[in-house]
Amino acid sequence: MAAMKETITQVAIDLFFQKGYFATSISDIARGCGIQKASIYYHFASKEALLFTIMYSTMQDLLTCLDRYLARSTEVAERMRAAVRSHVSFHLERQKETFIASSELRGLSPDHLSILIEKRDAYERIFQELIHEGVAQGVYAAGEVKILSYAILTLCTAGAFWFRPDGRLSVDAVATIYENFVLNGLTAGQTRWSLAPAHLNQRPAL
Amino acid sequence: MAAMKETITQVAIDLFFQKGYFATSISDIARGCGIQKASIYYHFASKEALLFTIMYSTMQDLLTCLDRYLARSTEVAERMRAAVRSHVSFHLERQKETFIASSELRGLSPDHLSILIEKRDAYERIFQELIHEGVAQGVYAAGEVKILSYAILTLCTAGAFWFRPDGRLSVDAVATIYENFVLNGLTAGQTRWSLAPAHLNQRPAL
DNA sequence: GTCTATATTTTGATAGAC
DNA sequence: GTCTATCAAAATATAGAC
Repeated sequence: MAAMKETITQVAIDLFFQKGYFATSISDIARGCGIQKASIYYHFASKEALLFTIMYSTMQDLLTCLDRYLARSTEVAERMRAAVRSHVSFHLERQKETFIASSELRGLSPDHLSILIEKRDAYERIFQELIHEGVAQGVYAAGEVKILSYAILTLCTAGAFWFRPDGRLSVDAVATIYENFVLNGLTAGQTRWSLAPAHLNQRPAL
Repeated sequence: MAAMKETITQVAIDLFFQKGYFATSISDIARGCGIQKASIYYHFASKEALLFTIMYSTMQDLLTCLDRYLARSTEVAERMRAAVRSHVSFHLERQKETFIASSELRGLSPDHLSILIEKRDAYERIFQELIHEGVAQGVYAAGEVKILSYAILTLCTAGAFWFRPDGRLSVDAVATIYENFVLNGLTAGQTRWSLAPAHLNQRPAL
């Protein structure tokens, strides 16, 4: 890819993350690149096209990342763990892009939006199938598969909202905490202990 | 409060939720109210003041709601359960406002922003103290208190992003699922079972 | 590929009549 | 309290020189 096109993309990612898509102007981006705003239009047809490019390639990479993690195992609990780790670590490592991808959908044109939604749904379906499989095998308690998948995904996605790359905790440390939080939440199921069937009530006495 | 001021607020909430703060113009809001845009400025000093009013009163109500829920119990596990339920149900019941409050902070002036941040931190601290207390009493496994509090709060906050009031599940149903997901995640702690101390490893055989 | 210059719209906000 | 009229600034995007 041409050097300037890449520069524009990176500057846009920084600004969209910092100020938001609508609050960022083409002038802002041009200033960040050290060029005139008209020059942006040589590389991108519109501001919206620039946003779409960023969001689409992020989504693409997210799917590729998940596929790689999942290829490592065939056992459902391990696959779920791998899926969660893939999701969390990708969101923390590429915080700016994933933040944009999950918060600026309203900036897209209808056509571009539906392309993204389609990809996002395919991604979510992988998690939902993992939960379903786990429930079928008795690894997880039965429950609202979609709600749980949203819970898992939004929980981890939200990591991109507060995570500080220069903070006390590494990506790996946070990923591990989340991984276990999610896996425990899933395994224990969603019944309140005191109301659950007896065989689910054997909690370790702490 | 004067009727029109309330109308403007409600229309603004609808539009900010639907299109976002920056993508919504004063003209849009005026059109929704059936008045001229200049009339908005009789009720609010600026567009930003309107945003702040919405966010501040939402935050205020959120704190009041939590206080009421917490007043019901003194036992730490019950208090945490109540806190999660308060947080989730408030976010689902007042979806639009909480969505705005958690996604449009960048629209505020520095002064207004710091007021909101202060309130948000106070709110988060209540959860962190509950976790801390639970850990001290041995109810929860020791862990990263702040990370866990963020996990709990952002998980539930994210509910406001996908929840459909006219959907299959009621606020109560979702609140219960989340409540148990979070409580289990906390109780089980954040150590991987296979690596955890033996007394934490007695999982119910499913 | 990047520039200068500009067209066109729209924005948030104000002034002053009623 | 709401209106009409208007300001000044900023937005996205285009045309055409170099």
